[in-house]
Amino acid sequence: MNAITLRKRPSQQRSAATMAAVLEAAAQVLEAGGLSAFNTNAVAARAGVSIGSLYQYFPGKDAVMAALIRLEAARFEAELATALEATASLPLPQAVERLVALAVASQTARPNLARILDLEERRLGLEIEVTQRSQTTVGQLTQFLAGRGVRDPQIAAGDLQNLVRGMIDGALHAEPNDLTRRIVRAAMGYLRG
Amino acid sequence: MNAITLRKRPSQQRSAATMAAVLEAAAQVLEAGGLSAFNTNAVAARAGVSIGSLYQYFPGKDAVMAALIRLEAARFEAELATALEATASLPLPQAVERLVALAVASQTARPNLARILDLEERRLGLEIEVTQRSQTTVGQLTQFLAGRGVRDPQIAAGDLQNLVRGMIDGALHAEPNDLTRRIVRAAMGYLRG
Amino acid sequence: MNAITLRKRPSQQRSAATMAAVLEAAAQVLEAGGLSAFNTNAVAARAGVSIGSLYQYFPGKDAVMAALIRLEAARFEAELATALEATASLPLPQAVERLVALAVASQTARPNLARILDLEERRLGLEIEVTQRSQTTVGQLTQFLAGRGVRDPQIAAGDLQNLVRGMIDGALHAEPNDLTRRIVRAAMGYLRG
Amino acid sequence: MNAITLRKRPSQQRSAATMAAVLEAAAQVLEAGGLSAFNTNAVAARAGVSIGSLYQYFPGKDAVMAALIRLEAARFEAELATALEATASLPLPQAVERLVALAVASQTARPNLARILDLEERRLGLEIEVTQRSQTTVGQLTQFLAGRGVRDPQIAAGDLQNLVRGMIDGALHAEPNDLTRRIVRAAMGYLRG
DNA sequence: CATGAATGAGCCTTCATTCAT
DNA sequence: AATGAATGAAGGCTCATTCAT
Repeated sequence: MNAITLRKRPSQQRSAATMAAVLEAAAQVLEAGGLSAFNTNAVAARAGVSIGSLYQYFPGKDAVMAALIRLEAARFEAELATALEATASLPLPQAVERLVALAVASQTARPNLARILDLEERRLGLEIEVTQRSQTTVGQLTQFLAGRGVRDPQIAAGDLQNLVRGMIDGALHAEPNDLTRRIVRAAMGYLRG
Repeated sequence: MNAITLRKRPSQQRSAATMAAVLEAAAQVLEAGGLSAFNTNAVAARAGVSIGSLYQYFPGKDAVMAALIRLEAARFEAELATALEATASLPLPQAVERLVALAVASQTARPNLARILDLEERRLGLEIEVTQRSQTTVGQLTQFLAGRGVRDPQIAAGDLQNLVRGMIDGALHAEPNDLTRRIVRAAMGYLRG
Repeated sequence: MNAITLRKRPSQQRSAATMAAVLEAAAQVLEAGGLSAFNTNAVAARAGVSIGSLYQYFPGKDAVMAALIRLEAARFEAELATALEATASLPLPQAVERLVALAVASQTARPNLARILDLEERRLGLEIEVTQRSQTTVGQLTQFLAGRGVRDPQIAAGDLQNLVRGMIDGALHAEPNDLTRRIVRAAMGYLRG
Repeated sequence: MNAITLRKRPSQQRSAATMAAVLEAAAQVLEAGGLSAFNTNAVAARAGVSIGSLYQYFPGKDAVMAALIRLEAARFEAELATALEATASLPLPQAVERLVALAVASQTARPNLARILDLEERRLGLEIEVTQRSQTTVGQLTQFLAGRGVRDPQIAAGDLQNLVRGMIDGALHAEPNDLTRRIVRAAMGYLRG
């Protein structure tokens, strides 16, 4: 079986702890060694878990990858939801700045990881799944933009996400100074059309 | 040796043809099957060349990757140079539109390839090499922007490149309609900042 | 990694059995087919073990070679220790004869193996390690000779070992008759100098 | 064809020069890098000859090896013949010393080469050929010993050759001081029985 | 359930040899 | 003859996955 879904719901506490350890180990391996270092033995070892246990919870390598992608997406969406609430009464430029700062902080923490997960998300065909779930980065942004009167809010949400991601990703190794402000400039320019 | 440079400069005609065939095959393999399908046997087979011949010219798998990255970069830079000349007398918005259209066309041709080469460029540590060469995408853009009176033209060039790349990359699978115009909006917004 | 040391100490019984099988197979392959037949696939196959298992214990081909060299050295040193005890009360000529007979028997069992291991010991840079360990062929001989009042016992021990090895090695295919006595003659001549 | 004999007699001068260059290159490669560095491409390159030319003169890799073995044997036999003449009127101990010194000098020049050629001589089954030719190291020694009244001169010649070779080979990296004298001691001891 | 030894397909790379030029 | 590009069998090694304990 080469499925991507989990083998079992983690019903017990120990199970959940093991799964979490595996996923954190996977993130560390990817951040430190890139895709080529990502193998089930290394992940299990770093998680302090036997390779057999890893396969108890994940049907295969790709399932670990997929679970990590979903976990990171969920984390970011939670942060985004919080930020959006705190943003409700701000004028658009300040609101955008806040959201951009959140994105910068998120990608800065583990830049390699973010890049790799993007690529793998596409390879595994998870984009649509992730994109279309109701509670989604794009979904949240779409509502935010619609509430501010932006036209074509869904397209705008996607474009802004891509614009932001691209600028962060590229600038992280080159000119991280003032990055948020540069991104806000582009984003506001886009929105004002 | 795990070097990344070529093993020999192709002196005879046959040599050059073999090398070109290998690189084109590498591009096709990456576009069609992704990173995981990229192996020296597959590349040699698709190139219609024996595995031994591949290793006559490339000291290893990564060297093929690096050569492909350099080739694609050179191609794009050549196209960019042409476009920049044709752009000399246009007002900024039209000039930007033209350049963006070029970038969109370039990435649209082989979207997976472009994404993978980006990632691999980082893994192989070629970004710096590519970025600092005088004949470089960023270098050309920097001069263009400086000529138009843009402040911090080097930073702006990098930001625009990343912005454009990110938006194209993300939109290609989702909303390719009108993409160039959307990107121009963001770019001009950034420039007017 | 191209290390020469073991990857893991065999903890379970199965592990130890696998390692032993690999080393015995390596000896057989070398004796039967020479250096050119010595490859990891052949060794694993003859050991009745998968190639993956071989690499669980040995980080590479050379590590198998090194382990075999150490094993054979340890075996011979154990035999030598026993013989030296049994020799304590004998006059020198008889003692020497006994030791020479031991060496002849040892090399006769697998003459090709002994020759190849000698060469490989040098290639892998193990001579020094082997020579300077306290429990060592040369070390034991040195003590034996010193106890018999021989001058420069360390040099003498080395010379005798080489003399004996050379004569056995060369004579095995030509004139094995009476070999021990011929060697004793040379050795006693050297000692009486 | 996997023959070991030469493909053609070097009739012209250039041919002979090419063959000599290949054999000298082979010796250098073996001395510097050992058996594992000995491959036809490396030998041809070091000889400054194309790989095609190498195969013009030698039917295969083993044939190069065999030719080198024969060449080195012939060299040593020539030196030995000269030394034996100069030795005719000397008393035995001085004669032996002279011959031993010759052997030491010969093996000292390229110790790794000598060792490897020994091993390869056996693998290729050349010992008998080399040993039984009338003009041979052992043959010359046999006559020398017979002339001095030694019993079983053929066996003694072989034993002495092996004894000497073993002692030199082993001592070269350890205690080369005074080596000739130590060997003479063993050899004279053997001869006096 | 947990463990980790074992498996073997698959990929990277070398090098002896051939042959078109 | 000389050249060196091309070939492909062979061998080193990894790692996803299974399964006996």
